[in-house]
Amino acid sequence: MRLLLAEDERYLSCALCEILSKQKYEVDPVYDGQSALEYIRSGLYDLVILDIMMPKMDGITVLQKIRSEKNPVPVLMLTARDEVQDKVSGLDFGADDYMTKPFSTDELLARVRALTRRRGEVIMELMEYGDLCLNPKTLELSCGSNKVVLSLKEFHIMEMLLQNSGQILLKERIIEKVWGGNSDAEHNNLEVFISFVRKKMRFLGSAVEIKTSRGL
Amino acid sequence: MRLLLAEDERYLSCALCEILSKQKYEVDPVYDGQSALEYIRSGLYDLVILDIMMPKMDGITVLQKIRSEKNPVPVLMLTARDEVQDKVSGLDFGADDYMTKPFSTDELLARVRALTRRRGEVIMELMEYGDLCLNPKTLELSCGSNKVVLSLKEFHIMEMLLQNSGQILLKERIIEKVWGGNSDAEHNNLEVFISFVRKKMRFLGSAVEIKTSRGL
DNA sequence: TGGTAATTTTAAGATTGGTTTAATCTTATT
DNA sequence: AATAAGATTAAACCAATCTTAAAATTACCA
Repeated sequence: MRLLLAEDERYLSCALCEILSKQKYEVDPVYDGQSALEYIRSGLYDLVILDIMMPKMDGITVLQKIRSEKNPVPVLMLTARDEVQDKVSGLDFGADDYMTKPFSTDELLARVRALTRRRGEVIMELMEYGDLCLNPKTLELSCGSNKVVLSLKEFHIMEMLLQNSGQILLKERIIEKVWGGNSDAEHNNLEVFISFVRKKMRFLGSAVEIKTSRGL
Repeated sequence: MRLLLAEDERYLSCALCEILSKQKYEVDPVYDGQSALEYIRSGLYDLVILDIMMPKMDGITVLQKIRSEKNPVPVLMLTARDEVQDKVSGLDFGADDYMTKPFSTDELLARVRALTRRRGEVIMELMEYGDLCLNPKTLELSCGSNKVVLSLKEFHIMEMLLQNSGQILLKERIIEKVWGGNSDAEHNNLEVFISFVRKKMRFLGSAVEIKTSRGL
C-alpha cells in the first residue's frame, strides 16, 4: 500500500511517516499543495492524506482539481480543529473522510485502514486468466488442482500481469510498482523474477505464457 | 474492550465517549454511516453503538449490510423517542438491543455491559482446526487425548490464528489485537510467542502447522 | 508480606529463504 | 555474422524470522 502524505508541518509529517511506515505502508511526504497535485497525478497512490492549510495551493483546491480530472483515489482530509466550514467543503468536493487535528494514532490508523480496505477488498478477490488462478489471501497460484505459493515479489508481479493481461507492460512500470520508485540495476532483476514465475507456471502445467516484446 | 460509537450529533458523541472511556472502554467515534460500516468491517470491535439517523448511510442499512456479511459483532441501536418503527426494523435486521434517546448513563452502561458479556459467552465455544481443539473456558489446547494449557497471550494468538485459518495474517494485525494498538519493540515479541505455541503444538503431536509468509 | 512460580519482555545468536548480483547462454534484429 | 536484449542459473548476500536463555514483571499462596 502506498500513501501520499501532504502536510506542511514538518514535525507532524515526520511523525505520521514513522507511524505509517511501521504499519507497512509506503509513505511519500510532500510539503505543499502544488507538489501534492503532481504526485497524485502519477496515479501511484492507494490513499492520499491531505492537509487543508498548505503553501502554494490549499488542500481543497487540490481535491477539487483531482476530482474534476475524474481521479478516484481515496482522500483523507486533515483539518485544524474548528474549521468546520472546511469539513463541509471537503466532503462536498469528494473527500472520503476527514479528521480534525489533533487526533490519536489509533484513529488515524483505523481511518487509513478503512479507506484502503475498500480498494484492498477488490484486490482480495481471486484473479483468473486462462487456466491460472491467483489467490491474494494466500499468495497461491494454481492451475487445476496444482498449486504453488509465490514469494511476495513474485506475487506482485503476477498480480500486475494478470490485471493487465493481453497488454504490453513496460518494465519500468512493473519495477516502479513492485520495487518502489527508486534504486537501480533492476532491469535484469525483473527478468530474473519473470524467469522464476515462468518456471512455476511451467511446473503447474499451465497453458498461459508470459510473452515479452523486445524493447518494450 | 473496544467500542465503535457511530453517532453524528457531536455533543452526544463526545459525552458518550467520555462516559465510556471512564469505564475503561476504548471508544472510537465516527460520525456517519459510511465510516461506521468501514470501521466495523475492520473486525476490531467488541460492540458497536449505532445511531439510526446518520448522514451518508442510516444505521439500519449499516446493520443490514454487516449482517449480510455474516459479521456477528453485537450492535446496540440508538433511536430517537417515538421512532418505534425503527426499533422493530432494527431488531429485525439483527440488532442485539436498542435504546431510545434520551437515556440515562446507568442504563447505557448496563446495556453495554450486558452486550459485551454475551460476546464472551459466544466465544466460549470450542474452536477447532485440523486435529487441534482450543477451549476458551480453560485455555486448553488439545490434540486427541493430549492437552496443554496456554498462557493468556498464547491463547489470544492461537484464537486469532484459528479464526483466520488458511489466511495470511499480518503481524501488525495480531499485535494490534493481542497487545493493543500502541507500544513498540513487539515484532520479535510476537515471534517469541509463535515459537512458544509451535513448541506446544509439537509437544501435542499435532499435524497442524503455523506457516509464515516472509514480508507479510 | 515475602517468597515462589508463571508469564512476559528483552536481548543475542543462529537460521532460513527471498532477493540481488553476476556470469553465461539464448534469441531477435540488423 | 554481429550485436544487443532478454533468459537462465548458480552463488552470494542480507534481512526477516526463529530460537533460546536470561531478566523483569506479575500472579499466587502460605
